Amino acid sequence: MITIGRQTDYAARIVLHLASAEGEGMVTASEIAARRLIPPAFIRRIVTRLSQAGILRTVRGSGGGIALARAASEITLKQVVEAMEGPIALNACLVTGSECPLAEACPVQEAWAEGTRNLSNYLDDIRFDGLASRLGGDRKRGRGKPPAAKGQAKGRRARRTRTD
Amino acid sequence: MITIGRQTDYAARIVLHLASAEGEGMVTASEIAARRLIPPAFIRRIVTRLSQAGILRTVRGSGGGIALARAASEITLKQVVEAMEGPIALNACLVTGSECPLAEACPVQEAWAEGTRNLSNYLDDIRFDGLASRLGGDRKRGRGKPPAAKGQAKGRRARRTRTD
DNA sequence: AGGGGATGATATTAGTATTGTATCGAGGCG
DNA sequence: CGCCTCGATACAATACTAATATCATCCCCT
Repeated sequence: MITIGRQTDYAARIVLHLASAEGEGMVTASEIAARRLIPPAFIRRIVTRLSQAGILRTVRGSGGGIALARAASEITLKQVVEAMEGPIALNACLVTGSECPLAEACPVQEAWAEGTRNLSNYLDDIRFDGLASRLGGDRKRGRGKPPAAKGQAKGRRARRTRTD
Repeated sequence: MITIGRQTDYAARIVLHLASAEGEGMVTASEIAARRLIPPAFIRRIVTRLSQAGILRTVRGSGGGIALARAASEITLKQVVEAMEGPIALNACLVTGSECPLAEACPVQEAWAEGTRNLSNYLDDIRFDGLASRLGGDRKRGRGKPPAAKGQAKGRRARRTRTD
C-alpha cells in the first residue's frame, strides 16, 4: 500500500505534540503516550531515534523529559520520515543503487525517481509550526481555512507531468 | 522506506515489456520472465492479478500468451500500482477510515492525505506508451525529451534541511 | 550522598506480510 | 491425442513490524 510505518505515524504525533507545547518546558514520554494514544513501551524507542536524528532533545532524571531540539518551524515532516524510515524512495532500486541490471534502460525507474523527488519535496514543505497551529488553534482564531492541509507552503505544486 | 513492493516493480516491468511489443501478438510469460529478470514461477501470479484488474489479456494454449488489454496510452502507472498494492495511501489511517480517535483534530493526517493525492495524481499521469517510447523507441520517434523524467513543476521552495 | 524519576539500550516474542517455489488443473492448437 | 500455455492454490522460508519487558544510566532534589 506504499504506506509509512506506524512508528513514523507515532513519530509525527510526538513531534506535533511537542510543537504545540513549544516553550512550555519538558514533557515526559508517558504524558505524550497518554495524550497521543501511543503505546507507552513503544514511545521510548521512537524518541530515541528522533533524538539521534537531532530532532528532539531529551533530559534524563527527575524533572526531565522531551522537547524539540530546535524551533518547530525548522522541523519538517520529511525530516521525521527520514529519521524513522530512512531515505525516501518509492522503489528500492533507487536506493540500493544499481542492483538491477536493467536500470540502464529502465524508464519506469525514472518515473519512480521523479515520484520520489515530488514526495520528498512535498514532505519537506510541511513544517511543524504550521501543523501545530492547526491543532488547537482553530477555536481561538476562527479559521477561514478549510480543514484540508493546504495553505502551508505547498502552493500549487502542479502535478501534471505530462511525460510524453 | 515507503516503497512499493517488488511485485509491483515486476508488474510495471511486465506491462512495459508488453507495451513495447504492442501489436506484435502474444508474448509468453516465460519470455517476459527471461527478458525482464523476473522469477518465472512468480510471474504467473502477477499476470493473473493484472488480468483480473483488466490491464492484461491472456490466451491459454499453444500459441497463446499475454498482451495488453487496451492501448498502452490508456494504461497508467497508477492503475498498475493499485492493481498490485491496493489503494494508494501514505498512511493506513487514510484507508481504514476512522480507526484513529484523534483523526478529528489531526493536522498530520491532512498532510498525509494531500501527499497521497499528489502521488496518486502523479502516477496517473505516467502512461505506458510514454514509458515504452523511451525504451528502445528514441531512435524511431525522435522524441524531443530528455531521457530523465523531469519537467515536473515541483516548485523550488526553500529547503530547510538544517540539522543543527 | 542518596532516592526516585526519567530516558537509553536491548532482548524477546508474536504476528503478519512478502517473496519465492512447487504442484495440479484447465483450456486451446495442431 | 499430446503438447503448450495460463490459472489456481498450497506451501515454505524469510523478513519485517509492532509491542512488551527488563536492566542500565543519568540527573534533579532533598
